[in-house]
Amino acid sequence: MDNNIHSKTHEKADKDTENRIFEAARKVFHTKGLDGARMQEIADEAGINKAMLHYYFRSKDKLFGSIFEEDFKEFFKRLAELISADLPLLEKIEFFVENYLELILQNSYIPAFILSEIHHNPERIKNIFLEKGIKAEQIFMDDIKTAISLGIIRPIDPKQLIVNIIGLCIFPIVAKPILCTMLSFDEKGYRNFIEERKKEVARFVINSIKIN
Amino acid sequence: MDNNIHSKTHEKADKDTENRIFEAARKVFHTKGLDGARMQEIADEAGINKAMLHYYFRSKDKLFGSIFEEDFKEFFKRLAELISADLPLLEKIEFFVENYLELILQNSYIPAFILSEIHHNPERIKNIFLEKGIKAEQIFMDDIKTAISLGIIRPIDPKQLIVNIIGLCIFPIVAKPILCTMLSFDEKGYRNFIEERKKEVARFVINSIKIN
DNA sequence: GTCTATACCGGGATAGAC
DNA sequence: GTCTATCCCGGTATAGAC
Repeated sequence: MDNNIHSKTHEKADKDTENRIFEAARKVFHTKGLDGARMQEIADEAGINKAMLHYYFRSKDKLFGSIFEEDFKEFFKRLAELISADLPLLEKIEFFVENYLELILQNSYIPAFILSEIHHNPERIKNIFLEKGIKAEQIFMDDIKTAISLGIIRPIDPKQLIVNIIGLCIFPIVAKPILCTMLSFDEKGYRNFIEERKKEVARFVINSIKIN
Repeated sequence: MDNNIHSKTHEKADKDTENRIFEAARKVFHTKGLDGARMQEIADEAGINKAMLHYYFRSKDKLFGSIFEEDFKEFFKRLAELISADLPLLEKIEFFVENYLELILQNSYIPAFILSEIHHNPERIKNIFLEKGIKAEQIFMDDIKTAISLGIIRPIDPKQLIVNIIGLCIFPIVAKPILCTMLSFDEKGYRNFIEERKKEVARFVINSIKIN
């Protein structure tokens, strides 16, 4: 029982340390990227030393991989939830845009992080997809096809429409520094701009595809 | 005169070597990023040795900076050219989308490169902007305002519209690996998808803003 | 201007005591 | 599980011969 207690205590400590490392690593990787991040910085951030990093995760790449995978899955899980809402297409688009924009605004480093690292190592993504098929977009595609055949929206390639909607949401978030410089936004102006986009993007899309 | 000839010869060799380094570095930085790139790899790619890199450019960061600045300026120069075309707004949008999409498709690493590095060092961008004001978007904004007041298009915040158009073009390029995985594109399917977008995006935008 | 050799440093990873 | 000390590799940068 002594053993039991100890092991429980240790388990708790383990989990705790592991989580601390995980969150510290996430923070550092998000801002510095895989190559830019330093194991020392992660250790400092977590309040432990470098050796522990290798004790819990075998290598820098493994640690990064775990975080990337979790972020990626979480991101698409949320996306899937929004996309699966039980609403008629046009309302669903409004619902999706508003919530998706807020989601990525609150977690703006994640899309930037994914886009940035994808480019350096495209394989990582394929593996995650292969391992756990993510087919939320199929639902959306079906909705679109139905709406077209019902004459609610004009004919349009569902893939193009989906890419349009997602691009309209993600681009202004990942390109924030450029937008702020080019359009002379301060932090408040930018926030305001995105706030207005929640309505504007839906209006823009629906205006383009709605019949009559 | 001997001197002259020699110096000319040297100048030419200099320029040549400098350019070789520049192009090699560009290639490596584009694929690996600032932190991921190795000076050795750049030297190999250029067919010279590491010491020469430091002879021509003092440090890795300086070398990177030169390339980033040139890419960035070139990219916005082209954008400015397209945006300044002397056409009525709706035709200009068609013209812009078709050519901009082709431009970034041909140089797809550049937007990805810029977005990725911006995130790690936002200051670099501000400095480039400060040094050389790039105000092409102002022309576009004026066009839009005029079209609205003439009743050609519905009222819309010009900034939102510009961000919409650019986002619709850039997103599918920088997110290529994700799109290919999610939408099951091979290289040819992807190329085809973008080709169709050249017409689709313009149609999508114009449909949304045109009056009657 | 170009090369070789080398100094120097920092980072990832491991060994071993506690 | 946690720490300290250390190995080792590879990268940036420089010195110096040609």
